[in-house]
Amino acid sequence: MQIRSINMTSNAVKHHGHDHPTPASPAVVDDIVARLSRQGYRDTEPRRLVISAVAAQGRPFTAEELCAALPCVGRATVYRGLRLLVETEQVCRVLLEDRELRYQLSPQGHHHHLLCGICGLSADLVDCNVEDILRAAANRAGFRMSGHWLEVYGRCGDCGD
Amino acid sequence: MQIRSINMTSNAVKHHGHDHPTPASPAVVDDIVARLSRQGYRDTEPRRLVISAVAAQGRPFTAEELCAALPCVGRATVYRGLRLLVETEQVCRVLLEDRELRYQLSPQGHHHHLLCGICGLSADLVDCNVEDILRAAANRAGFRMSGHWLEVYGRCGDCGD
DNA sequence: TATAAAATTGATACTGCATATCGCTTACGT
DNA sequence: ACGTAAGCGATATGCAGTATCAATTTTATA
Repeated sequence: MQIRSINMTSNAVKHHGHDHPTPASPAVVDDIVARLSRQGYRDTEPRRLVISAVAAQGRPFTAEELCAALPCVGRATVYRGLRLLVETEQVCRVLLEDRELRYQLSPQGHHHHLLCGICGLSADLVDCNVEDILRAAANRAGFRMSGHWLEVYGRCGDCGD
Repeated sequence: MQIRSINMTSNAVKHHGHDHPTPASPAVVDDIVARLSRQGYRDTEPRRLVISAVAAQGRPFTAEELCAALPCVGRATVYRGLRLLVETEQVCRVLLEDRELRYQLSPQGHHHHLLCGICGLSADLVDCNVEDILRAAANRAGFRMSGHWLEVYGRCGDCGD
């Protein structure tokens, strides 16, 4: 999977942008499996298949798409594997404008998504500089902020304007 | 329903904060029904019941809670009524941290929610001053932003810290 | 006020996504 | 190699929301 990492002014951006699944590099899969191992999760064939399929996706995918891509792995196993990856923060959830839930490999740490409504491309906004503004706004309303959820919708460069 | 409107520095805040449903004022219901009429939707008894129940909620509620509060109205009708109110932007969706979908009477125009994870209280952030920041960040990533979804989670003043 | 067309209702069936169950299999520390 | 606990997967179940469709109600018009 090709990943472009572009740093501009104050936002690091990583694109998830291939139309079709690309073979996942074994290194990526091994890496994820290793992290799971360290947390006590076993290294199993079906789990590797799920991870590999996840890593092969070029853009945010649905759980059902993953099931379809893995006809040899049981539905329940796919869902469990996906849930595990989300829980261990190696995969993140992406909420589309129509509230469809999708997933994608997650960069380290807190980030948000720029989502193209035309082609489905996703770019990660790694630097979240709205946090302070939100915290201040929350304080003014008598709230203590503990977290936030943000998705940004629009059109990517390729899909024009 | 009692609504406190507090303006602080740069954010207008409106709290949705009663523990239990309060009788909806007929004026509010009439107002909503009138707006629907203007758009060609009929003034029916079940629809008024749904609107009344919505307006009586003190904090974000689920569709199922609304159904439970309206045993005399069919499930489908409750869901349809709620959908209609969302489509006409008189009710807005609220997404909790666990992704549970709730609803509440919507203030006019674009806004976000401050949500207390303890008591479920919701406050509306009517001024959204993150928009420009997000648009700029989107531009730097080659995107043209068309919209965004934001929820802020934390604890309200009453629930302490 | 009567009438008819169209919107609305509600009981029910259905869909889609996700999880629970549970007997069988596999991984892995000993 | 063995035993145990994790993991698997076929299937059942749960649940939220929508589709269906005959019956009812609203509203425009006569």
